[in-house]
Amino acid sequence: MPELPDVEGFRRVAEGAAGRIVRSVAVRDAQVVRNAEASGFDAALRGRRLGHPRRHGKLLLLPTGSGRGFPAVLLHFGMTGMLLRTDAGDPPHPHDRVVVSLDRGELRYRDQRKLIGIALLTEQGGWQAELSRLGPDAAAIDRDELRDRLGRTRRQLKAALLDQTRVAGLGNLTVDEVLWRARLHPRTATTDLRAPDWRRLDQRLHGVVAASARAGCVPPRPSWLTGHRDERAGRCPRCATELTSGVLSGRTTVWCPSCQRA
DNA sequence: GCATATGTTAGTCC
DNA sequence: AGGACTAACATATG
Repeated sequence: MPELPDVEGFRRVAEGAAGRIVRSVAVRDAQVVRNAEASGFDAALRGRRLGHPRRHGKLLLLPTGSGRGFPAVLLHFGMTGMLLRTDAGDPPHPHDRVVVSLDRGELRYRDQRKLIGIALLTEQGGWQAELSRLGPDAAAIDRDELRDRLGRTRRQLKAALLDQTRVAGLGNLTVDEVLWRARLHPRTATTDLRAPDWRRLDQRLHGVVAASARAGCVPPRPSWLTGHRDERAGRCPRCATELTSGVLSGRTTVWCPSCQRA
């Protein structure tokens, strides 16, 4: 599930918990903890007040306190993670890996596959180190920067857009949606794009990201490519041509062979 | 058993 | 060196 739009939805969930006091942290499955002793979360966070969450790409930071914001919890949701606010005592779910009990309700990190996980950050440097590995956030990047970060080396457009060190936050669904709307074939070489291509790419990227972030997911609407990618012989919502799918960059990729010429 | 899954990364072969 | 592809991670579903 989690690409930038989904994580933006989780950020709003966490924003709803800003100002609450952490009563306890239960790490139900230590496998999701990336960098600390599982018991370190409770020790570091108990009694602290949650601050305003920050998102960059697919990363979400939950700071504490009103000052520097640390210690903080860094969350990555892999393919199946989510963050939800529940009432205290709501029935546990088997995939609840970490439960943060608050003075009102709970915050739960739920993740079926446990592909990435969470980390405890005790100082600003930890967050800076994470950010240094990522490109600018896809929601905030401008056209010149997009072109600069993607167009310097020859790569398949799909692979370049998925590369989090180039631009952070775009996932498999978002990229296919953006390329379909910009009428660009996913295998197009980044060095072959011309000015109007970059302009369309930038416009469509921001359109898709903004609408998806508002929805908290890449919405599977009938008018979007994403609404048809799982159909057996889905058709392009623009021209009704049967959609093509293939594997590119190791990911299932769907495009319209008529609208998106190689 | 096989294929698939909205992510990331290490290894291999150009 | 850099790009493309594969396998692997852990788990569930069809």
